[in-house]
Order: sequence, then C-alpha cells, then structure tokens
Amino acid sequence: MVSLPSMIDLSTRSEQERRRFEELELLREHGVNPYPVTFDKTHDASAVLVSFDDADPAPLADIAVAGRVMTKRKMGKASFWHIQDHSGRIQVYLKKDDLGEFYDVLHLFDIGDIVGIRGFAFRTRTGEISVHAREVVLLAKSVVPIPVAKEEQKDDGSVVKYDAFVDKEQRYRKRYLDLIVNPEIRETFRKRAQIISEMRRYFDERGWLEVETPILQPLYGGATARPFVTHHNALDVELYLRIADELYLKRLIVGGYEGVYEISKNFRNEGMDKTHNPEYTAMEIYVAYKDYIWMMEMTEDLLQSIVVKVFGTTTVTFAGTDLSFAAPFRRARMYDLFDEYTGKNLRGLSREELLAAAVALNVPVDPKASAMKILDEIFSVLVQPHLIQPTFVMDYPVEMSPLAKAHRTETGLVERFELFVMGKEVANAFTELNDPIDQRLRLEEQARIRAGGDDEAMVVDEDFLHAIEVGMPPTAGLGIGIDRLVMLLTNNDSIRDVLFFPQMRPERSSDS
RNA sequence: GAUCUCGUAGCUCAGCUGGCUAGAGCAUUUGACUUUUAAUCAAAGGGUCCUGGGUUCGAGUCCCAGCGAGAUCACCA
Repeated sequence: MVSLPSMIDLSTRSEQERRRFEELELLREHGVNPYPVTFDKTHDASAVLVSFDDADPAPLADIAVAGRVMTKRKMGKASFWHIQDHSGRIQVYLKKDDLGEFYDVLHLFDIGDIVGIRGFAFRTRTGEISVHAREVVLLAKSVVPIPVAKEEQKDDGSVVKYDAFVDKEQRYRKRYLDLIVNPEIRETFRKRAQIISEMRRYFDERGWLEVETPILQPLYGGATARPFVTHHNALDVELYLRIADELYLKRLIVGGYEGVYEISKNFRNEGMDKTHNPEYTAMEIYVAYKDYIWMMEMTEDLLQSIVVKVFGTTTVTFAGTDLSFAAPFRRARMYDLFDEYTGKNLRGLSREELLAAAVALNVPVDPKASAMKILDEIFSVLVQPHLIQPTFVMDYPVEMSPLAKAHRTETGLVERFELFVMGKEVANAFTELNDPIDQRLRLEEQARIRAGGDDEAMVVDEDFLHAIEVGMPPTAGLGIGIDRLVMLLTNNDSIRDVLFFPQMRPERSSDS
C-alpha cells in the first residue's frame, strides 16, 4: 500500500489520476526520483532527424534527447514511444535486452511524463529515424492525464488527427495543454514574436528610442474608449489603466526626443469578440519634423520589411486571399472612395443630407446619429469591405480626429490616414496637431460631447495641453494594432488565437 | 448587450417521439507479443449526463432559471 501526504485528497481525483499518484510512490520505491534537478540534453528531436546519415550514423552514436511522452506502443519485450520537445517529435526504441530490469519499471511511465533518453540514433525497419535507448530517465512525472490525439500519416504525406483536442473553451483556458497537444499553434506565437522583433529592430536601426510610459494614468486619453478604473491606496486617488499612450509619447517629443515608440499593452473596458480583447497590444511611434505623407511611406516600407523578413516573401495568404505587402500600397482619399463605391459626392453635406444619402444607399443608421457617425457608417458598410489589398485611406473629417492636424489645403479635413487590409483597419496615423489653441478647442469640443452623454469622448488633459503650449515640433505619429496585424499575417480570424491567454469569464460561478 | 446553437467518461463523440444497470473509439488497468507507428488481440475498471428547480409512475432526453462556451449581429482597436 502506498502512502501520500494527506493534502492530496484522492477521493476528488479520477481513477486515472489516483493511479498516477500511486505510480509516483511506486517509482520512489524503485529508487526513481520522479522530479530530478537537471538532464544533459545534447540534441533537439528535429536536430536528430535532420542530421542523421544512414551511411555514417557515428556522429549520433551517443546522444541524449528529452521531452514529453506522447505515444507508447509496447510489444512485449520491446516498446516504441514518441517524445515531443520544442522542436518536434522523435521516436524512441526501448528494448529489454538493453535496459534489463528497468524495462519492467517502464510500465509506471505514462503519456505526459517528461523523460530523458540516452542512446544512439538509427533507422527502423519501417524507415523512421529513432533513438535506441541505453538509458531512460524520468525527469518529471505527470499525475494528470493529458488529451491524447492520435495522428496518422497518410501516403500523400498529409497528417490526419483523431480525437484531437478541439474544445475552444478548454484550449483557451488551459493553453498549456493546447500547446502540448496542438503544437502547430506554437508557430503562430513564434511568428508573433518575430513580427514584433522585426518592428523593434526596424525602429532601433533608425535611431528611434523605445520608451515606457505610465500604464496607470490619473487621466486617460489619446483615444475614445471606456477605461478600467482602479484605486491607489497611498495617494487615495482613482487611476485609470491606459487606453492609449499617445499623449505621453507626445510629451516626450516636446521634451526633445525626435523619435520615440512604445509597444504598449492597452486596456479598454468594452465588449469582447473575435477582434476585441480587454487588454491588447498597440505600437505607437512619433517622429519629429515629419508629416503623414512621410509616415505613409515609412509604414509601407516597415510592413513590407517585416513580411519579407518573417515570411520570406511580400505575399501572405489570408483565408484563401493573397495579400501583397509590396510597397507602395494603394492610396485613396476618403471622399474619393465614397465617390467610387457609393456613386455619391458626400463632400460638405449637412447632417440631414448625409442621413438622406444613407437612406438612399440602404445603409441603416440611427436617425439621431451625428454627421460623423453617419459618414462612418456608410464608409464601413459600403467602402471598407472593398479594401482587401493594403490601402491607405487619407484625409478624414476633422470631427473624427481630435488629435490630428488640420489639413494643409482642405478645410474641414485633417491630415490623417488609416491602413486597411482585408477590410480591416490595421494602422492609424496623422500629422500631429501641435497648434495649442486648436488642440484646446478640439478637446473642449470633446468635453462638450462627453457632457452630452457620450462617455467614450475624450477628457481634457491640462498637462498635455500645457506641453503642447510649450511647443511641439511638427510631428508624424502612427499606431499599429499588433494583435490584428499578427492575425492578418498568420491567417487567424480570432484575436484569441494570437493571444496565449485571452480573457475568459471565470469558470465557476460564485453564487453556488 | 441581443439572437441562435451547444455542455454526456481524461479526450473525441453517440444516446430517436421520456422507458431495463447511460454507450462507442482512444486513453487507463490486467494478460499475449523483441523494429512498431491511429500497432494488434483478449478481458476489466472508469460517469455530479454543467448547476438548481419543475412536469411525470419514470428525465441525459420535456419546461423554467442560472452558469460557461461558440457563432451571428450591434459598439469599439
């Protein structure tokens, strides 16, 4: 009979878990430490597969691999396992002749255990490069069963999965299991890391400074969204989790830096769906003495450069559509796009005229909506879906952009562009507003909208205004939604598939 | 926030218009098998049918409420 610390309540455990806790003690009785300290691994699984040479197996005659046991096939006095490490899977051959008495202890090893194997590489009769074990070392006992997905290699090379771990909820909640059982998703996260890394390298090479600005802000700004509110005990003040870092980065431009950027976790207290998570990652960059035209050229060069570096080509495929990130991208002014896709000239129309246009175009809008809202609605219904290949949309109405500089020639417009790909917004940029009087007027207008009941409108940040009064050089700013960019480049249509730990509702209700 | 769909063994799923002790494959246990690969063969064990009410002689199944998830829609990046 085995004994376990009383803190482990086996009565709440499944049959398979109880069995594994027992195995833990039985292993100890056999002198096996189920949780040793280190293991001298010499090769990744993939390295063995790549470097094995049938004509000269000698270089792999004494190797050590390590990983998680994923399959076990016992055939009496010989067994085959597959173990999985960060590079992939490799088969292990275990024979009683080589392992002696210890071979009989192997039945206490389970799928899910982490093991180390010392031995030599060889090719089996059926052609699979494998490691013939001289020694098996338990590195970590797994006491709960993991989902078992079987894979079959078809003649055409395709892999069919049986009983795959597919429950989305469980995959998101227990991402560690997802990563073990569906290792192909690791590639998405590797790509995510590479995309961010290339972006950082691109900026660093140009001498722009990566900075960190407050996540806890006494006033939130730089975007229109509802914030998370928290409280600082020592100061006894409300603080907000940032919805954007824009206003702080501009303060740094005022302070004399000529190029600053931040890869920023932002927090917005709004709904969640396929493209929205309460916390998400945005990159914002500000470069002094530049305008939005320059920023457009930088943006297309940046994206082309990232795509080439990470994917080795300028084209990626999303949902069956080839997207070309070869610069230059298409550029179109917003009102020209209205001409093109609605057949109507919407320039300079009053709210009532826009409402009539929306009705004529069969775009459902709230009859009480503002002019900007109506325009935005027509754009998103009739124009946006056509913007498949990377397209810069330029020159937005001033009311939509309280932080963007008035257009140099077109009254009523600002110098702003957004980049659309697959009908989705990927980047947003403007020539930054540095006229302190205009900026104050715009923010006060936002405050009026806010007082009118729109709690997403911006609040007036006097310190920010003071900074602009001190004087900000002409500056171009750009924001890129990192999660959405990653989705686009990795062919994932849910933000939850590009975040390791997407926000989920708590699993257990508190009322029971 | 609204609508629809779903929740059964560790995993993937059956379970009809309500009716014997709730099933299958994989996984687990026992046995056979010294180059297998969805290994195979034989046997066994394993369940809070999401939770709580209700209808009924009888509920995994029907009704109500709740919890969680997915999809679609609305808003936002």
